[in-house]
Amino acid sequence: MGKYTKVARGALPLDTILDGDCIDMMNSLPESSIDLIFADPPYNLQLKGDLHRPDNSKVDAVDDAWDQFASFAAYDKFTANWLGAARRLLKPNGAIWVIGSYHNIFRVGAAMQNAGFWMLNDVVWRKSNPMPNFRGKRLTNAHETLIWASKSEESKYTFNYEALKALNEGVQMRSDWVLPICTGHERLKNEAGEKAHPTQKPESLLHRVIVATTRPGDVILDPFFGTGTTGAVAKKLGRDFIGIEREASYRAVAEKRLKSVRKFDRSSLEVTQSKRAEPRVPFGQLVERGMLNPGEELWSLNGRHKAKIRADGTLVGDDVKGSIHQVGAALEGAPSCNGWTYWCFKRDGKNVSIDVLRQQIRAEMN
Amino acid sequence: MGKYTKVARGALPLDTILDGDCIDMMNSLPESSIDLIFADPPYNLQLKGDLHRPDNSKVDAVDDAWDQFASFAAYDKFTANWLGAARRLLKPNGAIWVIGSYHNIFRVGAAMQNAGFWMLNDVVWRKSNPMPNFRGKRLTNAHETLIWASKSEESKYTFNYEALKALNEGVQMRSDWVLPICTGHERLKNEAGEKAHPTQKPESLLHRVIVATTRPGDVILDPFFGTGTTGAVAKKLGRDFIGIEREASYRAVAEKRLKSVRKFDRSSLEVTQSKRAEPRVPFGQLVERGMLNPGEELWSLNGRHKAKIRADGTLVGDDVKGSIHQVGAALEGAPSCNGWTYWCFKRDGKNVSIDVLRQQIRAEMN
DNA sequence: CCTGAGATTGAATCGCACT
DNA sequence: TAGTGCGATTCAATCTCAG
Repeated sequence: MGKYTKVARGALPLDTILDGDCIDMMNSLPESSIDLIFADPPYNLQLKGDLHRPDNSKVDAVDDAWDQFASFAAYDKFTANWLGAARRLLKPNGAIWVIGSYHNIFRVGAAMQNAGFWMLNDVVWRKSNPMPNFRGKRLTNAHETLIWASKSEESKYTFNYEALKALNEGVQMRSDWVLPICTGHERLKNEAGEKAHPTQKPESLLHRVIVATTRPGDVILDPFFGTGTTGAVAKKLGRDFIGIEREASYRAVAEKRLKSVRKFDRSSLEVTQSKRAEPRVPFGQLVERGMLNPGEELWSLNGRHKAKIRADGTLVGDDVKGSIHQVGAALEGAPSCNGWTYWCFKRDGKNVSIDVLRQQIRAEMN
Repeated sequence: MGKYTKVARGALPLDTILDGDCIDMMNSLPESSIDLIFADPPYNLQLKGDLHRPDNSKVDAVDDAWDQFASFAAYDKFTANWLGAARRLLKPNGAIWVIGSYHNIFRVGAAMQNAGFWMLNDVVWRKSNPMPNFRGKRLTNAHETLIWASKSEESKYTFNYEALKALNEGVQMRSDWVLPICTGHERLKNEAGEKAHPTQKPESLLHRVIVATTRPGDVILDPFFGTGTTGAVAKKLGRDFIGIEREASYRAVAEKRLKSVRKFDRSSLEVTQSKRAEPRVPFGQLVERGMLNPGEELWSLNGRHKAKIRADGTLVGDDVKGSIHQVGAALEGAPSCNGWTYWCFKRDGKNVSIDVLRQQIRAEMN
């Protein structure tokens, strides 16, 4: 956890939408208080109007090159500012997701690295039903890019590896995600029947992000809340959210949406756990409990090596003594070895993995 | 075309590999003389210790000196320099492709915009056979990103829309390309039988780039030539190339390779023709997409068993957790079970097979 | 010659708790 | 806080070799 003062959850405006500029509002929240940030920043900023040269002369609209550079500079400044405010809010082990397209994601990604975020993956959202390129002058723009980064290189970020592997039918999740765009009933409309927000993200995308990189009860901040997809999925999945949105019309749609969202029942939010989360069992305990006896021999999985058990739970092999892991590694000439899956004992003439005994002990512990 | 003096092709060192630093060599070539640049610059990977596979074999890391930079600032300076030299060489209607990973592509993309290039698409190379994430700490890094940009916003760039549509079985080519990495016979070896270059790109990738954005007779420059994939495909497709490579060992391999290449060789075409297998749909996607909800119950076809859906797409039954297939098999006491045909959900009082939902998704994907 | 089992390999920013 | 030791972790494709 490190040496930071934990912020009481009561000090946070949980499960509400804050009204105001995202940088001001973020600066008003306590530092090191947020587990995850999801950000979908704008890139069609109309910044050209109020731009001035360093000598304070007005920008000449005819000067395209300068105009473009000034526009990039303004966008970069905006990006550095909100990323800085966001990073301050994150707990030491917190993380951030940012989504964008080729218009802005390269500038945003570079700014993230400059701000000290540590990139974990870039993820491609491959749209299964993108808008075609009508003029046939370019490739169909069929994807958007997300960047997943931790607060710093040292962060012990949350990643529910086994849950994502389960979501993907047993093979590890890749960095390219095929998901449909937001359409149909999910696409929110305003009173006039028009779409309420131009770039509403699908809940499926947020579902995967939140299942992958948060735990139930975590606090998720979305500084560009829009119509509240992040909040809706967070609530369904038993996480808390904080939204920031300065457009009243978007806030209104989001408030209404969030009222009708129900949390899934708690047991269904539990997710496939990794073995790392299970309690540690010392091998010596098997000997103490008489499941294996001093003097008994263990055989390697491949049958090529054997070692004898000693009373203190260490093994003795050819010229090697030590733990089940150390002896296994030494005999195989490997940098490391999981002794639990490497060693077998004989029962009724058959080889049985010692891991079976560990599982017995773990089962008793429940 | 604009008001630039055409350079005689005779002034260019066509179909040769120049020996030297890419920036120096580019500065020695005449301006506005190149139709297309393909660049695969160093990625600036920052690898710490060794990485071993679960079977304890060691991963052969990209630890070459040419990939090492002291800081982001040093990398940015290098990037701005070579991009500036490259842009000077392009004809007014010329274009550039740059490939990279999340380690460098955001910095490169921002530098391209700053240099005045005009982004046309970012393209995702989705690897059909990427290296897995061995420690289970992140998503499988299964793609790389290419940026396609013209020299300026005004450029009338080349895009062979119909040719790409034909390559893609009659539908518009998208911005995500599924292609295998370079292995097997295509992967060049040195005398010792080791791979000649740590990051050789597949010819199928260059084939698509060159067919899409050049015409026969165009001049293609590759400032990071390596073992010459760009040159080989250019030659096959009747384009001229100029390579720049400072490592003598790579040049030697490339020279030999290029000697054996014949124009109009169709072999690189074959890889790009992908068979359209029925796409695999993970059950978890039905949950992510809200077709089924966490906490909802599924019933077995025979009505004897039920199980509850969790947020990661696994099921929980009586004392069993796992995939739809695993839980089905366990409840039936069977060695295996096709969960797709075994499980039903309730809609309007009736039992509906979950396979109906899978078919909906598959229909959307076509 | 074919077949199947086993080995090899790929642009990778790939622990963590406890003392 | 730095050092130590447990023990978790892989997918697709190609190549080799035995039978």
